[in-house]
Amino acid sequence: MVDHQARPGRPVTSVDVARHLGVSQSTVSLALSGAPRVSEATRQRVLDACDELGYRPVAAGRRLRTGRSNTIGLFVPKLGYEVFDRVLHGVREGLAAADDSVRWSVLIGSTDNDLHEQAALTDAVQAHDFDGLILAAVNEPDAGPLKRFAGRIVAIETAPPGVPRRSYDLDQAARTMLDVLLELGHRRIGHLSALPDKTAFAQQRQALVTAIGSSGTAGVSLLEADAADVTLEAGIDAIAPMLALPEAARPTAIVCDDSRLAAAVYAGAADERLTVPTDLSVICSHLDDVGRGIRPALTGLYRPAEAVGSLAALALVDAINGVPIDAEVLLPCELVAGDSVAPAPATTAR
Amino acid sequence: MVDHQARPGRPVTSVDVARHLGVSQSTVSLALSGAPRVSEATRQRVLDACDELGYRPVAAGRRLRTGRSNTIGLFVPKLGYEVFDRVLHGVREGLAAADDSVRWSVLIGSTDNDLHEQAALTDAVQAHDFDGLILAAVNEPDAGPLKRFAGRIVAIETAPPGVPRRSYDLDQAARTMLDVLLELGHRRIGHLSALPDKTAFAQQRQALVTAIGSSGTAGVSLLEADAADVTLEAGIDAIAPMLALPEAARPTAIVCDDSRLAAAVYAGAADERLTVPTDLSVICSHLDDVGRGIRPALTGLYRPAEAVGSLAALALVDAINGVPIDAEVLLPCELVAGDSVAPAPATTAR
DNA sequence: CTGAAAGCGCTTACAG
DNA sequence: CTGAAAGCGCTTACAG
Repeated sequence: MVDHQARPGRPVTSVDVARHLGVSQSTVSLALSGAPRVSEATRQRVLDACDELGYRPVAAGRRLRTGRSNTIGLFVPKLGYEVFDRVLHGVREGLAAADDSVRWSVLIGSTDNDLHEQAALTDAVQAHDFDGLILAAVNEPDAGPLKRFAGRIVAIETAPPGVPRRSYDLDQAARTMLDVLLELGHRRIGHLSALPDKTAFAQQRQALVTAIGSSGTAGVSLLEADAADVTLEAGIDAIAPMLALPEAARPTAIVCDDSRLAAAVYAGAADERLTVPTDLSVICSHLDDVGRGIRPALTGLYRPAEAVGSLAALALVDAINGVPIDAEVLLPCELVAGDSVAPAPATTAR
Repeated sequence: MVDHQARPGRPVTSVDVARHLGVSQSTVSLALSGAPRVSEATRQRVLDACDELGYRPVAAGRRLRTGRSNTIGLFVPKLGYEVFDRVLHGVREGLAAADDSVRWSVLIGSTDNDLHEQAALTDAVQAHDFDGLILAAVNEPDAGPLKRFAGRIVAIETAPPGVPRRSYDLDQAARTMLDVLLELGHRRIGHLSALPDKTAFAQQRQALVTAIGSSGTAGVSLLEADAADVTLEAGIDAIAPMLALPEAARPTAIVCDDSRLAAAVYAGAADERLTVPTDLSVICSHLDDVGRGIRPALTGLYRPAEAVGSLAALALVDAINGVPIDAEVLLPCELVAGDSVAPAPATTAR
């Protein structure tokens, strides 16, 4: 008797529910919002009728009226990285903890890390009325499509000018890795990064250079290699020439900016019959599930992704509510000791 | 002079643009939609004014009027898996290829693979008026919140009853893996899976049992182990007891339902001083970046995720447009030969 | 070629 | 405690 499968053309609306019960449409709306003015009996009848008719509020109606969607957008350059899942968990926690009485939901947009990055972001932002945006490692978004979000954006990792930021302390990460290597006697250090035009990677490169400059240790040389993509395959291609260098020129340790790149160094080392860590130390600035899967256990830094996500969410809710927020908060990364670093071969040889 | 930072309370609307130009609001709207009735000169003035004032259409307005958001939701149980990134790419391709003249955008929802799965899905679906939904490996969604999407859902991997499905042929995958192992003389086979209550994994378990039953080879024994989560750590915990069995009872080969679990078997084998593949063969039903990173190179099946995503998107667009679609299409997985399988030790020993 | 107007489904003052 | 009405910003017939 009741049509559960409302045809797409005409959804069940609050007017349908009202008519079904012989009450006014406003009563239905107020009952659902839990307003105190409607009697408990009426509220119950309304809830039952909604159930029976399969009523679901059309979000666009509320959005248009209130100007709020109670949804925030989390934009990432690519799905498939553990770190973004951890960020999302943090964001959810932050949203739940926000003293704000709204039940937020999060929708994710992937900018796809390619030429269409801008288009993907723009489309998704256009198509949906987010109350605010969190950009995680999204490369330098052009202000255009984001203009309407001025004051309602928080960025993680890279931030466009003027956008508040909650991120990892990459300088501390670089110093930590360098200290480990210098302590073990490494002086010829390789650096395998990727996507040189991406700000997120450019930052790490800069951090390592800075760390070397301010280390106070002389005679440290840095060899750079950039993978065309953040994949095992591209990493192997990029690191192979460096590992094929004669022993006297070859780095004794490689700093990797992604776990996939560390796996690539392991594979490349095996190809050259080099043993990790005795012939070659490997350290990674960004440990994740890929890095945890390889053996010997990878030494590296673990990002406080949940905490950063949570801080970003709390800041965003404040920003949305007009509460002033700090421009930048950086959280330190934790060193996880594995078995992928050892004293530099030259040092032990003498 | 122009206020680019529209305060959140009051966005720039088409009325503002119209007023600015001294034209009607409908002219602005029609100019933007590219209707032929507005003159080229007027259209240009409108576009310039929109730029100048920073006008961005409020999506809720259009949605309310047209009933369409031109957005589809892709729901996944968890971020951080390469396969979902590949599915997303396929979905985008399919959407672009749909003969449909609408510029679709995709927003992703993560159901978070936990107790709140349902809540997360519901929230996101409620908060946004998607025109349709693709559910990728989302566990048995209760029909409740999804009712309004009847006829506008396509599922990947697991599908609730009555929901059309585009997926991987897991039976073919199980048969292929089993054939490889039987051919090499393996008869005691272990199976490392995870999350036994998740349909996506239950399917793979069933497929393997079926494949053994119909293989025509007698004397095949199957030992099951289930990890509490799809992580290296949980995998090691789950497989350790099996690998600690006396040699006569220990499986000579392990089938893994995820690359993280295969990495766990590698780690567990190393703990027991077992060499892969001479002492223990490992094969994986789902190769991804984690699996590609470990050595010896993992033998396993590669899912046609892009193709499945694309089929799902095309089917969904048809469904949205009222075109009838097939209930189920399954695509075969490709066997990728690595170095992780070898003849069963017992066979070579005699 | 352009304008005035209706209406999508909500929330929320405003009357009773 | 409840109803009638306005209005959020769009798109799209309907007039001119």
